[in-house]
Amino acid sequence: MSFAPATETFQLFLNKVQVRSPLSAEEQEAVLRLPARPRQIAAHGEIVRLGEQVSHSCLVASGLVSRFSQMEDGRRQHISFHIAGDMVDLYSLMLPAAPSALVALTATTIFEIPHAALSELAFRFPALAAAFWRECVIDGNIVAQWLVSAGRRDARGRLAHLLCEMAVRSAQIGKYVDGSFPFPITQEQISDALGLTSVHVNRSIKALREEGLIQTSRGMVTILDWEALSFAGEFDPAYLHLPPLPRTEVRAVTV
Amino acid sequence: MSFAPATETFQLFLNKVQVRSPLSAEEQEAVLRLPARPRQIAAHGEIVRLGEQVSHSCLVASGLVSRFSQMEDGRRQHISFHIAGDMVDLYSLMLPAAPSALVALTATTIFEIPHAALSELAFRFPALAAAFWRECVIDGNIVAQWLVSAGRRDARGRLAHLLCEMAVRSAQIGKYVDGSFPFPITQEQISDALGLTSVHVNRSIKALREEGLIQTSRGMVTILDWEALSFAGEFDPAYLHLPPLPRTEVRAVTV
DNA sequence: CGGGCGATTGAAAAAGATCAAGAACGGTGG
DNA sequence: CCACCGTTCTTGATCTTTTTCAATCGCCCG
Repeated sequence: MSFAPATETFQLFLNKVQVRSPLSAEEQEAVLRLPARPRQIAAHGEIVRLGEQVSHSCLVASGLVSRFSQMEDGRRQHISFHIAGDMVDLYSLMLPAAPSALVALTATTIFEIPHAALSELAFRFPALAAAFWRECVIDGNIVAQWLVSAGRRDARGRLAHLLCEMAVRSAQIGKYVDGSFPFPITQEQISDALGLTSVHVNRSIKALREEGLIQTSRGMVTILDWEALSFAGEFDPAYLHLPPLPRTEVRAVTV
Repeated sequence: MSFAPATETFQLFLNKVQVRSPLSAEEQEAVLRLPARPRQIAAHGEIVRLGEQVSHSCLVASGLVSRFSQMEDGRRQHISFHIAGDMVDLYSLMLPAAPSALVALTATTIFEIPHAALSELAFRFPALAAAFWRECVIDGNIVAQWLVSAGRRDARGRLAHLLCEMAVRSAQIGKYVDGSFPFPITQEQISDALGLTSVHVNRSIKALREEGLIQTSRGMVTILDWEALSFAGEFDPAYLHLPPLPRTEVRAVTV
């Protein structure tokens, strides 16, 4: 098996960062030249253990990564999901003792970027320091929205909101096509993200499906009615600081 | 009415920051000299409206401030609580369009610190930039813990966890004495923080009281059994990055 | 003293959890 | 290509937690 070249992944990361923090050509260059060690993790494999002292941040090349907390009885709460181009634990630069664990939800490839290299960049280019800091703040915003979901939305609303979020983020890396995006995740994992049980998630998915809002098959989610779905989740994409979802004007021109 | 001098409040902020990020004498000095405009807000008064473009961060001098989100039907979800010495929206330095609103839960005094001054400090002293960035990350950690509560703890556990958190944070500013700390908040506001209804919060408080874990009166909470309370909330203070709670060895030496 | 907000309590309803079983799916080895 | 295995999905029935609705109480403040 071959690895996607790190450059492609860095470019995804850079694209996203630049939506929020414009960078000079030199700064972009510097990011692209960051050292990166590839690593593959099987589905359900732990990437970082709770409390572990890390000396690198993880950039997702492919797959799906989650940051999570675990209760004493083993129940989990996922705190955020990360797709290709996401620097999962950029915050670890400021807090090397992992405050939460990282797990691969599906088979995943990441690049490990040494903290030393990131710090050096942040020191050399104040604009990069600000950009990284800003990324951390936005990641925090996303967690805050998950809190709003868990605290104040019912099961259907939580699910709708999550799907909208992942759709917009997938779109940003070009993975949202004709209303469909990859979301290869078990219902059990979704339940641990939404603070529900897998049974109830199953029923909520069924509800959205029967209402004609979404469709699912083999790790792909298709949003059939964006208006209705974002309404159901009271989804306002502003907190993501990303470009809006491309309109899927015409579905299926080819018969 | 007179304002507490800003210096005292800055000192509280500095104390907390330095637990996590050691600063040189010069850096400390620079923080203490930051410009600060006092402002008083009545209970329930809005400090920052959603989406408002802000050009300063808010340092709490006294009272209780919350960051929150609001649903379309008016229901609220508090995202974090802030006490004296907390820079509530330090993140706004990186994201000036407020992603969530700020409200005073009780009568509150804050100091407004211009972003320009904060940025200038961050630029002049890389250690301060790192310290501020780290504060943002830790604030994010606290939100993540609230998410864990909302997602995976029952009402009693959520309440216990919140009280433990506020106790440790109060202790850090010297407001936790003999197991008691100020927490002048309505049950309605607590319910909006925990993702519950005020009725259910009332019943959960009653439960903790009847179990002999806590005691409440006139805006003060007394923790009668720290062991049991932190067990009930599965509270692990590590995420706060603060000194541990001082042991209240002897209660009531004076009869 | 009166008013209003916040606390408290009871009863009934709803959302979600739990328990249990069977079906579908995806990959593996023969 | 097929049979098999473990995982994930799906569904029903029942139980628990939390919400909702409504009424009363108490207390602080003007």
